Amino acid sequence: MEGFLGVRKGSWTEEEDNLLRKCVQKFGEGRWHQVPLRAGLNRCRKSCRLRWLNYLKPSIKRGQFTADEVDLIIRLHKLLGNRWSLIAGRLPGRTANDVKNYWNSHINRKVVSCKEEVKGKAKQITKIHVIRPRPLTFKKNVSWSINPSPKMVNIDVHQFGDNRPNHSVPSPPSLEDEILGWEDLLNGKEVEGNISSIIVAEEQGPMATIMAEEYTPGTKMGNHFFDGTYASSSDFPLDVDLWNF
DNA sequence: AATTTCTACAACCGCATGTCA
DNA sequence: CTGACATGCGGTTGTAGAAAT
Repeated sequence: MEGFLGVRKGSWTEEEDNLLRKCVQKFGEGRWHQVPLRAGLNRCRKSCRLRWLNYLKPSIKRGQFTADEVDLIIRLHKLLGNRWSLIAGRLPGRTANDVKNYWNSHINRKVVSCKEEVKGKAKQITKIHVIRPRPLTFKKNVSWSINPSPKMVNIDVHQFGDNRPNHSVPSPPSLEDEILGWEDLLNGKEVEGNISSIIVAEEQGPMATIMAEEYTPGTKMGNHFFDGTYASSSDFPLDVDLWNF
């Protein structure tokens, strides 16, 4: 299996793995453009990097995800959306690819089936109006976007009539706003409108809770809107107690 | 036993971002 | 400031093995 210019593609052989392992052990991680040459591999740098990061790296934990890990993934996904590398960063030994694959093949499927269940049940009980916050992304030239703290945008909850936060003019969050937002989050506070859906969903297990809240990257906390966007992993507040999220 | 369908996961691809000359 | 290059990320595809028919 050889691609353009004779670069090998497809599954890695034991021999290739050994060459790559030895190369990284000798020269260290990084400088991936030099790895194929140094290791004597007929692979592209991307392929080498991916193989190391997702498979060969000694710190990688293999095997089934534990219940705790799954729970954490669900919570982090609720908070961050499809930011797999950030999520994986909170799960020692797990790679972004692992988490993404697990999400797509396990959790996402359950979510979809649960969603249908909840839909059916909701019809019998009462119509639930779920407010769906939307993720916000701001242009790089918005001055306060360089602030390394989580981005919060004040939202007038009364303007949620059309289910869309009015955020046409993003304003920089004050420190107090940010603190309040996180406190709300940690205290499990939800704005009215979401509460009913959560109560109904709670009766159907944690997965249903997730379902009722809808999987959107944006999460509203109190009267704050958290857009789930961080510039890098270092922007993610590590001291957040996700277990209370 | 043979074939088809499903599942899990490895790998690829394209794009965004960062770095440096 | 800008362009070239390296790196990293997320979405998607490919494929081997398991399960179902």
